[in-house]
Amino acid sequence: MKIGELAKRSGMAASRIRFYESNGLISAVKRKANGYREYGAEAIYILDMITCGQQAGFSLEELRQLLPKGESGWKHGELLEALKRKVSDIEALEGRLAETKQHLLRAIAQIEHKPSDIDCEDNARQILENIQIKAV
Amino acid sequence: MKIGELAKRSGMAASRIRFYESNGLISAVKRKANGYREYGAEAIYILDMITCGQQAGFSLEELRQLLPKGESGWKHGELLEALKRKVSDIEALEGRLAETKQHLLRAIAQIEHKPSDIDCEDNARQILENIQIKAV
DNA sequence: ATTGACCTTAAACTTAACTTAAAGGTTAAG
DNA sequence: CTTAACCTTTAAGTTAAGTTTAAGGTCAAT
Repeated sequence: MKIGELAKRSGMAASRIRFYESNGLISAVKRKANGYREYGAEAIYILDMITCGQQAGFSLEELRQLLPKGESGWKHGELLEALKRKVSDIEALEGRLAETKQHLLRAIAQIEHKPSDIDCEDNARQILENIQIKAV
Repeated sequence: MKIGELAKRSGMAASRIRFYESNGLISAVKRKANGYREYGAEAIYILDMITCGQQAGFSLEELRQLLPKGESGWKHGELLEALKRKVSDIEALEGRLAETKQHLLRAIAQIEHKPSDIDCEDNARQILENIQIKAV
């Protein structure tokens, strides 16, 4: 499979795949006689791992540490720890998100319960203060 | 209050406050005879609004549309709609996050239940496939 | 009157994660 | 045989959200 097909199948731009290779996220692949990159079907899994990892909040730098590079296989211990750390991160984020949502809902309620007959300017600061989402 | 004090009180770098002013997020403020910016106490609320909005997932571009600029007060309707949209965004994010977490937990379980006696290379793809977090 | 802590502006730099451009080689079709 | 659709590389551009730098004005104290 040439890079164009891998791009189509993975939903990634070819430039992005080359970018990942040049940045060490994926190992350099075999070339045909003409210099074209030739990928096997498993390449799609690696690329999917990257997008999945990104969705889970891993940066490319983090993924570079975790993805199996060339001959060296997975590092179980490290991978496991990273996954567990990421679960903690997600839990923290869930908490923050829930709080933020409550503040937004309270702000909405406040705006909806004071119809247009109030003086906007005078009450701006009050809404302002209530809309605030305290740093977590 | 000069910009340095506002910076300290708001926890923002002075450069950041100037940046917000030059980018139209906050309206230009009065100057003293020497050209120094002079802020009133309410400035802190506006800055807090910005950090709060950012925490809630608003980009500066979005905040620029929503924050009261100069004489014009708040636009209730628009603000309300934006807040509601943001709540929807948060709910969608919550769902995605929960899913991601499940996938991570499953991946962790799988790794923990196959101890080191298995052949990493042979099973890499299997783990790989199971770790995948489907795009939402 | 000079040091140090402030303030001013404009412009350049930073980081992440890519994309786009420039310049050129390869291949399949008509 | 030429044209279009691929592929290659290196380098430069993009976006967001600031920060840093350079060059200079101001102010309070010594």
